[in-house]
Amino acid sequence: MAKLPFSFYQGTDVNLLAQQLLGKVLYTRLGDEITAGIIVETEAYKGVEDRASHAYGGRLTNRTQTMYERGGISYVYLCYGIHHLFNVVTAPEGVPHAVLVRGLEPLQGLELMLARRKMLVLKPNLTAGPGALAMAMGIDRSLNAKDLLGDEIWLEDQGALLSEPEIVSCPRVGVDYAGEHALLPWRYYVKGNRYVSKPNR
DNA sequence: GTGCGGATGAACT
DNA sequence: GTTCATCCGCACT
Repeated sequence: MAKLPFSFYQGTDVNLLAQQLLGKVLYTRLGDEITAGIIVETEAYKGVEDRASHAYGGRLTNRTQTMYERGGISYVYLCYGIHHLFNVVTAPEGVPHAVLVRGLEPLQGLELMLARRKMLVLKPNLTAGPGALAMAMGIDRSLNAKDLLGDEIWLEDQGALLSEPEIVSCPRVGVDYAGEHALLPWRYYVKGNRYVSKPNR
């Protein structure tokens, strides 16, 4: 096991963190059920100054509280009343930066993922897209604010798992309401990977 | 207490 | 391309 160290999550350059998370491995262990996937798509949300962020303008509520805690924990919330979205909280306590994980390449526990998604055969949409991958990994709000160095949900560096991990950046998805901030190229993904949601943007 | 809308995905035409 | 499922969080009264 080579879990990402506490220090990895303390940087304040959330865009750099978002790129560095590509190729890392996300694990969940729920009871005896272990699943894992390689991160291939992320988006950076830059705290108080980012209109697309829940913490824009310093907003502090029961939900956004998690983002203000020190880096190295999870931030999981419900979107559209249906989908759970998983984020990695970064930066020191008081700085609400987070990275949304939008795409995973399955690595371990494929049968479990298929069962959780009620799918019979492997298709890229098993884990392409933030709501889809959360369901496949068994992530819901009970995994909010968990220590990412714990044994329920964590990240590892297993070296170069992707061939030619060319990184592409482009505007973020679904944040049109954020005005000019919607145009910032703060989405990052591995070029050509099948588990990237909406590849042509 | 009430009302509105969302960092989506799937199933349609 | 369009529609809809489905419900919590947030702002406001």
